[in-house]
Amino acid sequence: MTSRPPKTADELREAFLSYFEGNDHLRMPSASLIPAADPTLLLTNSGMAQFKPYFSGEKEPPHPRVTTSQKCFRTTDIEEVGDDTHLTMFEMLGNFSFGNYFKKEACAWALDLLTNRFGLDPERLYYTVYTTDDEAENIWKELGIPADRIYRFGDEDNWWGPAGDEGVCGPSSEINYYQGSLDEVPAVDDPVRKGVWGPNYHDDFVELYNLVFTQFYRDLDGNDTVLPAKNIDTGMGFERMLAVLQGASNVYETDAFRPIIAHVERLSGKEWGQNKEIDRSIRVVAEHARSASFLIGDGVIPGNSGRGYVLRRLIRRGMLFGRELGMDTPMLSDISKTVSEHLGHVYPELVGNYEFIKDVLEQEENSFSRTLEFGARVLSGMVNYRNENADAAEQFKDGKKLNSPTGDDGKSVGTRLAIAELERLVESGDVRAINDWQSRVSGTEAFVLYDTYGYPVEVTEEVAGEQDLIVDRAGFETEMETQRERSRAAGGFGGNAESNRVYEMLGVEDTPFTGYETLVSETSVSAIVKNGEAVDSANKGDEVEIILSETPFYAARGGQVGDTGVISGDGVEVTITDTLAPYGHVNVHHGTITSGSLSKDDGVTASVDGERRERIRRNHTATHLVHAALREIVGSHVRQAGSVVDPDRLRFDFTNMQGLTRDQIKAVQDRVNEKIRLNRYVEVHWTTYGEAVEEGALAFFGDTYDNEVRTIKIDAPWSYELCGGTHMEQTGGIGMFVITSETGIGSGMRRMEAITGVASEDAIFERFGALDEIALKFRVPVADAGDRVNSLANDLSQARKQVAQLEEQLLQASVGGSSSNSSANSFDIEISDVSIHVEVNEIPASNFGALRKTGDHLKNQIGKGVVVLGSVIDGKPMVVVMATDDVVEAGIHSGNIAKAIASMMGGGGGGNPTVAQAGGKNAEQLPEALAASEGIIRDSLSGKTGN
RNA sequence: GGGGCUGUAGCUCAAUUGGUAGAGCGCUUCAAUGGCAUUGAAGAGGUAGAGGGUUCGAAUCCCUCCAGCUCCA
Repeated sequence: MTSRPPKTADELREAFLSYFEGNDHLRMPSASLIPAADPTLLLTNSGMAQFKPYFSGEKEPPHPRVTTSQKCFRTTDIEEVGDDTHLTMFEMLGNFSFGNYFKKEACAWALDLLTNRFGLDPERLYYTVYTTDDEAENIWKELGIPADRIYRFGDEDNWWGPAGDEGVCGPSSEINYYQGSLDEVPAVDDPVRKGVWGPNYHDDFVELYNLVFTQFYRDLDGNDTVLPAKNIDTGMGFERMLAVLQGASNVYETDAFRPIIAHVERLSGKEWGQNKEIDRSIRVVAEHARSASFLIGDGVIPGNSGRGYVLRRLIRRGMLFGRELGMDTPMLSDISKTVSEHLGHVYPELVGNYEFIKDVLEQEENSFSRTLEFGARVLSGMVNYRNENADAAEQFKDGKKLNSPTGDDGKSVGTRLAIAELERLVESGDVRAINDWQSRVSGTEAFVLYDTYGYPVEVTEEVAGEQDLIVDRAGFETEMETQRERSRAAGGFGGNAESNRVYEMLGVEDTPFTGYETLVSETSVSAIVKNGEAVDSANKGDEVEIILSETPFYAARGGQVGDTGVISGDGVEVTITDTLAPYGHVNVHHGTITSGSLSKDDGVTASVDGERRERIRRNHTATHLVHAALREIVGSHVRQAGSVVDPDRLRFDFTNMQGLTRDQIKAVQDRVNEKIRLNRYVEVHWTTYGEAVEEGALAFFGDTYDNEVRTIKIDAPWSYELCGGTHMEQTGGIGMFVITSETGIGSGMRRMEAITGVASEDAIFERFGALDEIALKFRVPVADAGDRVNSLANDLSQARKQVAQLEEQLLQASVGGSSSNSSANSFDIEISDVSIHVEVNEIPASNFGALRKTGDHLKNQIGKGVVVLGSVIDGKPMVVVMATDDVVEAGIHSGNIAKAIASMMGGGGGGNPTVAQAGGKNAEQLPEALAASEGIIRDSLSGKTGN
């Protein structure tokens, strides 16, 4: 064992962990950045996050003393990244005690580690304790720390927890490192030590090691009671410590970052350390590439909510700073290689999922490039309109309508936005703003660019600046703030507390579940809830929620739907339609009393619908096989993102960038069926969460797990998952497994649906039947049915075309010039030496297209004049009016004629001067309306020529 | 969870704002010419994301749902 102080990142990590290992701590691996079993937490943000259940006593820890190096993520600091201290992703070294050692040991080891092992100068260490924590201060003094090195702080700095309204909490003591010159340390009695110089006051101090003494439990009323088992929770910022050990001024100068920085330098051609602005950009690119790689390595995919959104912001911010360095091609994906090589030996997921990390980054970078491109076009639309229409404001004021383009291309969108903005300004009458319009992109415009099209305001400023336009940044921020308030008002996480209040008030305990072993239980009624209120009894016809003292009914959880069945007793029967667990592990049976009445404490028999349960079991076990097969065939980055298991089918959502190929789908189906044929035992075990995960069991993030977890193994380690659901005893019972669909449900998310057992047997029988029926109908072998259907469809569409053509020909012939076989009315109207020929006719067209085409034909035939054709189509009168160009010049307006004709049929009509149409409600009125058209046309003309 | 934008041919996008859907590229066939390819002609391809409503008539107006993009929590 080396006693030389650690210098490199690897040495530091190892030195810390082995130091505590030497003091009987169990070294545990870092938990995923996606917090398992903690839906309140977006991302793992501290070393103790994975140990919360141990601190609260909910779970039994594998060892009372534990030490870890934990990857952590803090979303609040994203915008700060690039300065000397803030990182989004960092490693946290920690030692933990679960009701074992306490303050004394924690402080002693901390001091020993920092001074003796890490070789820090004791003269540079300063200590803080909670304002009332005499115990901690005395411990430090006993360890030889002079009183003037110990500072006291309040809740803000030296008190931790509880995480929510209640929970474990306690004071902390922090060890700070003084980075200034030892010659400049003020005298012990110097007043600057009160509030100016010292830890938390002055920039020369950096917090290295935080020791939290969780010794209280705070209840909802704010009272602290001393915990029977006091805990220690510590955290040492890895990168920060490293900087101190290496005498670096900031984390980017340490070997935790240097290789990544070098990669950025290589890609951008910019040199580190030459220019402050450039350094900042290099830092951001390096930091974000690193943290994004970690997030993706743990299965996060860019999205527009939750952790996916955090990742997206990270990637986009990284790209923006990359642009500052002159890089406009995907670079984060490239840098991820260095991250993987550099940190893969500590965090193997960076190596195992490297291809996936790279793909995800590349895709997101390309996607953001497209967003930027479109945004740039919108902005150029805004700017160009200003440049090309200097007089737009004057024109609009004069009542001229500004010509806004339609179309969804970026430039048209931008032009429209610019015009809308100008109109708003003119209407508001703000003279100064109108004058500024030409040289200023408004806050609203910048906000729309950002909010709707994802174009960052910084880029807007930069691009607009090149054209000598400024951006109203204050206006932009105002818009952002109102948007934030709106979102906040709509409420964030969680929030089903109210509806669960009734169960909480009942004070019922978790319902023991007998459903793994049996489908029928003799039990008793512990509570009845009707219309959201607890009642003592309920009668026939009542819809009730029933809680039993124990139950074989599985409550919906982890994707598996709740059981249905019957609860019966002395003269009473309740049909149960669903079982839910809205509060802890209290199984609530939802149902209707079909006979008799039910009272609290009644003895009852609870019987699950066994056939349905059997179907659910098949699908659930098959779901595990699908998961394992997907990971085997598609890749280990495949992660369950949700699932539904009901009697009819199973649905499995998983992370994957591309759709599966037909071959892959076939391979998954084959693999699952193979495991079914092999008739493997489904092994069920109870163990602790930590142990199971350590052994490689897959946990579904977002679900909560208890101290004791149930594991399901099939051909382990091929399939090994944590799962509380009901399963087959052997895979053979699943029967035939058939994948029915595989579709995308969002970027990076796929959904597979499949059926098993009876459902697939039924489906196959149905498919065969349907095919047989088709084949029989066409008198061909089943194999030829597809071709036969194709050719029939072709024939049919051709025949339809022919029919349409024939109809047109017939109609055209019927209106043919001299033929007098129809109700044609052909005449000339002469008004002031103009003669206009008019053809009015009713024809038997079957659809509107035929009527129009016939009109076109007749119009061409007469060469000059007006055509009015009517027809009853689907029981309604329809009329087309068409005029040749020359008569339009003479004053004919088809639209007006159509309107007038329509008014005689109780309908409406309209169109342009050359072509118009009219429709009505009563077919009988058509001849009348057509007959009136002569007068209508005459009137319309005399009106024109009259003036 | 809340807001904004979008959904038209295989792709990129139009349509005098309510009058019955078109262009370019791509595709098929034919012809000419020839390194990769080019030119000409003809043709196929649309339940307008889905479903309701208003109207004589809806791609267009209203409502619901779905999907994509985007911002916020």
